[in-house]
Amino acid sequence: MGVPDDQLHAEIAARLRAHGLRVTAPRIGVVMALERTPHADADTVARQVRKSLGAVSTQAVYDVLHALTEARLVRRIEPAGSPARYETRVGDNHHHMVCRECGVVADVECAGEAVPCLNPGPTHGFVVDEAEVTFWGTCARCHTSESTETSLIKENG
Amino acid sequence: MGVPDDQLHAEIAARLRAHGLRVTAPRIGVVMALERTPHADADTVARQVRKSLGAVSTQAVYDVLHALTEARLVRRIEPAGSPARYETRVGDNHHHMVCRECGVVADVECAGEAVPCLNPGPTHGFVVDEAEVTFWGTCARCHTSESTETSLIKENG
DNA sequence: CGGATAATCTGGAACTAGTCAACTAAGCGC
DNA sequence: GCGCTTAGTTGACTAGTTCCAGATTATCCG
Repeated sequence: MGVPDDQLHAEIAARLRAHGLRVTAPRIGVVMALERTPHADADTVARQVRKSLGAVSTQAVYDVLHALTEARLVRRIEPAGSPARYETRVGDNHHHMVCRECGVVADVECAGEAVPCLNPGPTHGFVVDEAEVTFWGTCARCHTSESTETSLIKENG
Repeated sequence: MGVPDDQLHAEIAARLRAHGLRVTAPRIGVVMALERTPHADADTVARQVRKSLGAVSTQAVYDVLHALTEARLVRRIEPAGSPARYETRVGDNHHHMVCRECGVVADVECAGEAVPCLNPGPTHGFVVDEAEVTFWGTCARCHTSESTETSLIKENG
């Protein structure tokens, strides 16, 4: 929020290098877009990147997102019914709340202390390495406008 | 497993009627397919239905699945990276384990007692009505063949 | 600094899951 | 059985994403 662009730029470049990735304009752009707009989908990212860099191919965006995901620099989430979304918050096990009306995604700190959800009980031989929790419901905005009815056409990101 | 086809057939017909749905061959077929193959995707369902009924349009299958989901007769799950899957187990809050390798889905009883994960903490105004938990990992089969089958290079996690 | 090398990027085509719309066929209450 | 209403058929179409082949470009290493 308060970080100037070129400082962020340098910081991201360092992050890329730290993960063994080459530093390229699209990559910086993609990460910057995600820093600014968490939970953005590929298309939103592409548009944001183009706004700051000019022409960038869709494939480049997908490719970068894929590379970043592989490198664990971004995390890919895919709530049912919406295209894949990406976020730069990695390494902590936070979860997500998704609005059924408008699809907006919000982070939730794993309320419980010791990852209570990570123990699936009898695993039928599965080796579990991650527990993903998605809370479904209605966001404040939609919940309100639902009572008031009509209007709303989603603007939140 | 032990239930003969026409008994299942009748039982499903009753279930459909109980939910105010007309009884049609494709609908019976779809539910039967899901009883036999839980967590099947639309395509798998379509193929199974066609095997027993002959020609059934893809659209019909989607339509039926949609109707059944609406009527809460089946539940739709959508693990990231795979097409939508359906199951007839509804009404209990079990969760799923998904294999990263082969995509197979297994049911998990909600191990915890009082749905520990259902409390997202500060909800930012969200009204949560469902918590969906997905455990990601490697199924027994893939886990075994991974160690045995050598080759598989990737190791970094 | 100046290649050599391999990773990236481009543009377009293709593929999969799923939707829409207009029409026909079938279920079921009378 | 009759006919209203809901289902199913067909076929074109969209969104999201991936694949392919060739042009670019960042890094490595001397």
